[in-house]
Amino acid sequence: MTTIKDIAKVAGVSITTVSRALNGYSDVNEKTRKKIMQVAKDLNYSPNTLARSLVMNKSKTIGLIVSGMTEANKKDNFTFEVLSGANDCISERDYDLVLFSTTTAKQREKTYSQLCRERRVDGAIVQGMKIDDPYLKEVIESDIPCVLIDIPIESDTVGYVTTDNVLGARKAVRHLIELGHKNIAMINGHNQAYVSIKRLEGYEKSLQEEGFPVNQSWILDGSFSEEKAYEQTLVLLRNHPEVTALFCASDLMALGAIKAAKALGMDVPRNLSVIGFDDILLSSYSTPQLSTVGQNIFQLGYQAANLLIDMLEVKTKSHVCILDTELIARESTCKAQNDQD
Amino acid sequence: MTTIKDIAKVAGVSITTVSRALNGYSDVNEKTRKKIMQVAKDLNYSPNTLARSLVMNKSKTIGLIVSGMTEANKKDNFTFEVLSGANDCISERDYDLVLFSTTTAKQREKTYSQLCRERRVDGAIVQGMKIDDPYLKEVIESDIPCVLIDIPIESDTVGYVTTDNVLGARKAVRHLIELGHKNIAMINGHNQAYVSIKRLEGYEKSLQEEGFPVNQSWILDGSFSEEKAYEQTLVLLRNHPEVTALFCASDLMALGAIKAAKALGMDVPRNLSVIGFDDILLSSYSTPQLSTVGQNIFQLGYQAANLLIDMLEVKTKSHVCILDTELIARESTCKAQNDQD
DNA sequence: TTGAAAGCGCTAACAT
DNA sequence: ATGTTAGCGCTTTCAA
Repeated sequence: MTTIKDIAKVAGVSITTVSRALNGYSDVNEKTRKKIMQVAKDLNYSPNTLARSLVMNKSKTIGLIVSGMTEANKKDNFTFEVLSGANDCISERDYDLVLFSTTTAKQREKTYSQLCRERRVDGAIVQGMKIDDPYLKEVIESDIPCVLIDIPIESDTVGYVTTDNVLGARKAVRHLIELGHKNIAMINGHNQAYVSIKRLEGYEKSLQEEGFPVNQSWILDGSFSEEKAYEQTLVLLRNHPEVTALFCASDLMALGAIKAAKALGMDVPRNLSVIGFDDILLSSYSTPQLSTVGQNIFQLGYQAANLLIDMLEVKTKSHVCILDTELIARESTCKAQNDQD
Repeated sequence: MTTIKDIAKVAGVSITTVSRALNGYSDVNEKTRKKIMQVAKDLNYSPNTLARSLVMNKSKTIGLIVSGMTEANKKDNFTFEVLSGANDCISERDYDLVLFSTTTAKQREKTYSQLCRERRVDGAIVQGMKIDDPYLKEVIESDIPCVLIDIPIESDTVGYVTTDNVLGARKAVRHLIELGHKNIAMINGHNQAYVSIKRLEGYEKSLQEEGFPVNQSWILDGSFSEEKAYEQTLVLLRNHPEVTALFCASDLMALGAIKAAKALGMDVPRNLSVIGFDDILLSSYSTPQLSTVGQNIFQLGYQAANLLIDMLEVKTKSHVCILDTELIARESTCKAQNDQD
């Protein structure tokens, strides 16, 4: 493997000059530069980033730390979208992406900062972590620049990217209200997720705004799981036949809810309007097609990377980025059937 | 950041001893080792893998080279499954995964071996490449150990992992034949993919085996695209009403084909049986649920990584791994309606 | 404009 | 069982 030493020898200059020429420094004679470039090409030279990183003390590498990659996550494609987005930005800005996937078990073996320091990543993006995750404390305590996805923690070295979940939830609920629904229930995700808390907040606010009471027995925990949502919806629909509309904190749960309604012989949307959150791929392929609040998960990843690299290169204004949502009305919601009229 | 030098100073030994102790060499006194371990812990030491890699001339890093990550690939989740599988194996075997996503444009800027050599990856997994891709030549010429996914090239340093596509296709066609179909058409992927060639081969073989003629006008190119398959199916169905069953080389194309049949007022499976290939997530959520030939894409990635690391660590027997498929009969195929009876 | 020399953190002969 | 020394490939003072 060719090194700058080899080039120096062939070109008849010192390694310093080669280094300077190759890195585009101005203080090198145009003629020698040409010569060096040519020799480098002839010798099929590739720089050794390991050596460079070692001496410069930065690796131009971003770690993407993903928690629980092997689980149900595949159904919503969330992780992959984030990864794609992050990867796009990272390669645009001439960094590399190394992937660390962790599990709760793994976190006991090796701490977050060990992970990052060993591989000498310049910074990290953290996705899929629950708010009670052991890594989270470390992230904050460590001095490694880090951007969290969907966890609102900010400090000198940590920022975050998330969607405006309160507003998103409000769009969903307002949509149902505009369709004439008054008895609107909610299937939420587990409460170790920040987004659950926010989506619930949006739900409650919207109802209060209209003077509708917030009925706690209409709010169930679907844990972001299709199956759990199925079961919970079954319970809900049996005990509360007055409910005509359902807001689910994720599309996957909405899909489960629709299955439950069907199992009870109900028609969606005629007997029950269902709206989800995310706009995953399945939503537009299911029957009926799912109405939902779309969030741009690719952008979540892209902006996370962008923010992080800004932080690394000290182009920093803010450490926070909030993305918008978009109401997508498809087939699973319709006007309330007004029996009283 | 703590280095072994710091540890040496505090522990009152030489850096060599520290290195040896930390790496579990036997020729170090148990007492000094204990001491060193303790100091390392106290100082919150993390080894610098950059430095280690530089001197050992291997990085314990695998490059995953993905082509065209931003495209339609999201719908079938193929890339993500491969990535998950590879990542699982790689972290089990104590390597790290760095992701390179390339496009045809990017390949002009930086060659495959440049990419690998710069980052000093020990080996590479290549996914999503077409058989006329410029990288492919480089992969073969380069001496960097490499495993290809779905491209059957083998040499001293390159191996491959793929599914038994001929047999898979035969399972699909045989399934249709067993249901009594005689006029079985095929929507294939583009022919820059090895898998297309193999699936076509399986299709033709199965027909010939039964003494059915292979009708070239029943074989169309859907380019692995849902939309293209939609269009092609429209053409096929209009021109060849005698066709009662359709084998698609991917589920996504099968979904497009079903849409086309519906658009022509046909019922699937009553008027047309459709079977796909892959068993993507959408297949079990669509209406009707798609019959298909399932391949284990996660395993494709996992085995690729496994094979590569075997090659790196010279535990090599073979450089090839062929995975099996599984027929999954769901709702989109049924018995042929025998008008003649 | 160029070169000599030091050093990034680590491993690995080769002594002792 | 431990230490001395050299060197991996590169960047960066400092001098010339």
